[in-house]
Amino acid sequence: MAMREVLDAIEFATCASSIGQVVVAHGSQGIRAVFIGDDDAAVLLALRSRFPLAALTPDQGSCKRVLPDVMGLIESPWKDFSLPVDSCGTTFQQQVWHALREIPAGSTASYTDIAQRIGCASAVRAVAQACGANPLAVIVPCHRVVRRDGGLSGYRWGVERKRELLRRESVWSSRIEPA
DNA sequence: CCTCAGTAGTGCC
DNA sequence: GGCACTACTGAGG
Repeated sequence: MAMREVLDAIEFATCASSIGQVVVAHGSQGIRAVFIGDDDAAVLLALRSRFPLAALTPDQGSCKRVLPDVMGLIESPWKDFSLPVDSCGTTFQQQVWHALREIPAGSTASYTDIAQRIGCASAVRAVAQACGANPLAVIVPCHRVVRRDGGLSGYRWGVERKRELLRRESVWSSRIEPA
C-alpha cells in the first residue's frame, strides 16, 4: 500500500469544470484520484497531500485519454463510467466505496443505509469517515450520501458542490421519470 | 434550539 | 497498544 504509493508513478492534469477546478491523477492501473477545488493551487495541494511520497509528474498521455470521460461525468453525473480506477484503501473503505457506486443517480442514501448494506450496521460514523476519504470524486458518488434527517452533512470538496451535484441529478431524474 | 453518549475505523504517537 | 479525531444518530433538555 504505502510501497505502491512510493513506487507507482502518477501522472496528473487539471481542467476547469462548471463546479470548479478538477485534477485527475492516473497511475499504472487506472485513475487514482479525482479532486475538485477552487483553483489549480488548491487541487494540486490536495493531490500532493494525498500522495506525499509518490512521483507526481505532469500528464504524459494517460490523463488526456480519460479526461473527456471524467469531465463528462462531472457535467452529467448520471452517466455510466467504466474506465479502470485504482483507488487504494482499507478493506472497509473499499466496501463502502463499492456500496456507494450502487446508489442510482437521482436518489440518495443515508450513512446508516450504507452501514447496513455492508453489514456493519453500527459503524455509521466510520462509514461517514470512509466517504470523506473517497479519492474518486463523482466516480464514486459519495455526494449521494446524506444525513438520515435529510441534511446534506459534509462534502470534502465543499457542501455547495454536493448540493449542486444532487440538484442536477434530481432535475435529470425527474425529467426521465416523471412522477 | 442544544448537548450527550454510543459507536467503530483510521491515523499518529 | 493507546488516543483523539470524525461528512452520524437518537434521546433528552
